[in-house]
Amino acid sequence: MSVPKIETIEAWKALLTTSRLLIEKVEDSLAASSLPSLAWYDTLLEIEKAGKEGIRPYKLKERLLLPQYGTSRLLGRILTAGLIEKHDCDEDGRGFVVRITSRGRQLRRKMWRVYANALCTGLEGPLTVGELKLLVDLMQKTRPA
Amino acid sequence: MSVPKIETIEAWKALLTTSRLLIEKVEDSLAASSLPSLAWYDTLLEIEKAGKEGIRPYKLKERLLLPQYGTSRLLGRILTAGLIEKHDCDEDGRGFVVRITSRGRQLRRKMWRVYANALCTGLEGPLTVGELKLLVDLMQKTRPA
DNA sequence: CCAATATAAATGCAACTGCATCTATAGGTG
DNA sequence: CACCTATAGATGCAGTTGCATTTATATTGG
Repeated sequence: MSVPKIETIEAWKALLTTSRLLIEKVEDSLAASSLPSLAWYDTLLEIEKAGKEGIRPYKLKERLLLPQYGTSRLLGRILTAGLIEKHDCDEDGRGFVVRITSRGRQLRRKMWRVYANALCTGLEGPLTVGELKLLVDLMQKTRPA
Repeated sequence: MSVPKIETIEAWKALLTTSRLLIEKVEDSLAASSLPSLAWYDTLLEIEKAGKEGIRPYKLKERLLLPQYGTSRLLGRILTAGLIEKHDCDEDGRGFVVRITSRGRQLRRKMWRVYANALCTGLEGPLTVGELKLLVDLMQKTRPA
């Protein structure tokens, strides 16, 4: 069918490799501090941002780009760890709402210190502000439906 | 410790999200044609590039950025599928060499058609050649050790 | 040559993921 | 209301991954 240009292939390889290496770097930093993974961080952050109201799992899965069952089980683990709480939902008897606990907030903050540090050395170090903006622009142009 | 600039955080989010979505898109295309995953493709390609000599698993794991046990098991599965062959290594009794079979070559080519197509719509479509080059440049600057 | 250490690869076990399905409630439509 | 379909969430099972360890061979230093 289609034959990609050499530039396309190079861009794809570069994107794949660098994003994987960066993610690994961040995950390694977290693990080195005996902290949970990026997935937990993202989840805690979204839930924290939802505030007192909490957030429904089906909303969460859209924001986190996770499959439904993945979200269900991830929330289960985070719940077991005491970082969030589940509350029955008044408007919808099928579902519920999750809220962050103070332990959750605390852990998220702790993770952020490590995470932020990794981002500084991994992204902010090698790139200028202009390049960072350029990257955002390219990524947004590329984002599929 | 360090406080990332807003641009850093945005760039990180954009990079994470877009790369995930693109990978998903490619994986979905492959799955929709009942073909194996990207990991298999990359592995087959590396092994095919190694040619008649074949390649040692420990080399492969470096190129594929996979952990040792992951490589070991992935090769096991690909072997079972008859896409590669294992040959004892003369110079090193601990290890062996893998070579692609003709079925392997055939499957890789088939996968490439689908893969290439996804790259064309996913990357080449939204970006110009100049932007693709820019992306390579940014990714290379960013690549961690 | 031997002992100590390093490297290649495999594997047992527990945790995690994907797929398909299941349960329960919600929201229509006649 | 009775029925049909759609959506929220959970879960059984098989396959995969991660971690730690094991096995086997290679390499180095005495």
